[in-house]
Amino acid sequence: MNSQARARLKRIAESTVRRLSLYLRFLEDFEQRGLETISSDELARRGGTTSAQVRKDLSFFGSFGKRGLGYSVPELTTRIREIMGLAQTWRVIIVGAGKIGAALAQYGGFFQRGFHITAVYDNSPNKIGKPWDSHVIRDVRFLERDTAAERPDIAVLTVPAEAAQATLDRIVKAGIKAVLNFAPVQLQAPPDVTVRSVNMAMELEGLSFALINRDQPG
Amino acid sequence: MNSQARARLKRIAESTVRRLSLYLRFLEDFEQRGLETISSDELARRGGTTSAQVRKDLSFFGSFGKRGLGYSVPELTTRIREIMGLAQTWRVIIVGAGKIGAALAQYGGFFQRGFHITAVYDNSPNKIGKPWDSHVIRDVRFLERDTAAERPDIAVLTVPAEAAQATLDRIVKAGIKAVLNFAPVQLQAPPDVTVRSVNMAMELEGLSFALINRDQPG
DNA sequence: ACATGTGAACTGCTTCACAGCG
DNA sequence: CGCTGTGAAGCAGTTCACATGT
Repeated sequence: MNSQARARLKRIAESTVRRLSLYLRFLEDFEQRGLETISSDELARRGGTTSAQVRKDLSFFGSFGKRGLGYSVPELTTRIREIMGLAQTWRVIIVGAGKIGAALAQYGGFFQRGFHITAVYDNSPNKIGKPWDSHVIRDVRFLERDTAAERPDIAVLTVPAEAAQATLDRIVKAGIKAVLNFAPVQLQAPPDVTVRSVNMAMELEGLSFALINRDQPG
Repeated sequence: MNSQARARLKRIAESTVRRLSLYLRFLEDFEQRGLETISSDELARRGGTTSAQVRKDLSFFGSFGKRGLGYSVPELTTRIREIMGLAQTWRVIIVGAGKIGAALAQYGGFFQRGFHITAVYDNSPNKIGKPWDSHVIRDVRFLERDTAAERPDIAVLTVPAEAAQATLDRIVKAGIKAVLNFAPVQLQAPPDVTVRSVNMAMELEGLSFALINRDQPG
């Protein structure tokens, strides 16, 4: 049974997908260091999980290992890339050419693995037409027109909070099915559009909660 | 039973904590609009969850509502702030004065709610001594000395991936118990230190997975 | 002998449904 | 009567443990 067929059998948990990302990162590290095989136990140790978890995660997509031996590093790398959709290149647009967008573009080889920025938009006359990381910032008015022609796959939303929902609505209407949101608001989107949010304020609040709920000495 | 005592009874799920953050954001919005009371149903609708989930989340910390009526907006806001540890101010240091750190500081009133930046560090001679958002960038050599004196509560780690683990080790050794990591690596920390990671590459990969696993037409 | 692959058991989060109370 | 608060039921994700294959 091939991995794509298997994947469609049952909904894959988000936690599984996150761990696959993690394993992939380790595998690339191992690959670079010339390692030939790797065990579920080793992957687990690095990822802070258990070997059973690693094997279960992979089992949703097929059987990639050799009993008594482990997994071939290059093979498993390739398989996970395929599973995650990283064997192809995705066209990404950035909407909102502020500081976050800028940080993004230079973030640790961020857009290496199959993500290619095809356009950057803003609505500020001060920014439109200016160069931006080998692109020229476009007027966001042209979002719909450009999208029809260039068919980007993913939109990264880095506009101010107040504008986020309205901008998302336009992105959705234009037919883009995946959005990475950096605005600190909860967005509403139809079920066929996947929205992932990175909300730094929420992460900090999680730390705050952890700090006051640690077991005080005494 | 007061909320802090109750909270310590049982470990609170991370998902619950995330939703509390979300509810708080909605409550602040309602408060600003002058609303007096709010039902679990309304909070659920805005947060994309169910009213039972909202009530269960709150029930871990006490009973804050009035039957037949709902929750007092100002009261519930205050209670959640207390629960989350946002009634106090946390001292935050930023380690790594690159683009991400800069984006962070201006990110939608990011450091309003109880988070106060007390120092910014870098190791680059080009940056040390330069002004940075009402601070002067300090030499990271002084991290330990400063921490002993100024006792920051949270460290935001925005150094390059290669330096992240070593820098975290220093932060941990200096006695800081909460870290928000932006480097795209899996970090190892002792169990009494809470590390939350924001990994944008991983989020993008999640979108990639969602895109190739959508039910194709035909 | 050793590490995978996987049903079965378990744990814990979510949803249900209704008693309790304003 | 309406909405909360909460045991109980349901479900999903994790862990266990062992049969399986090399």
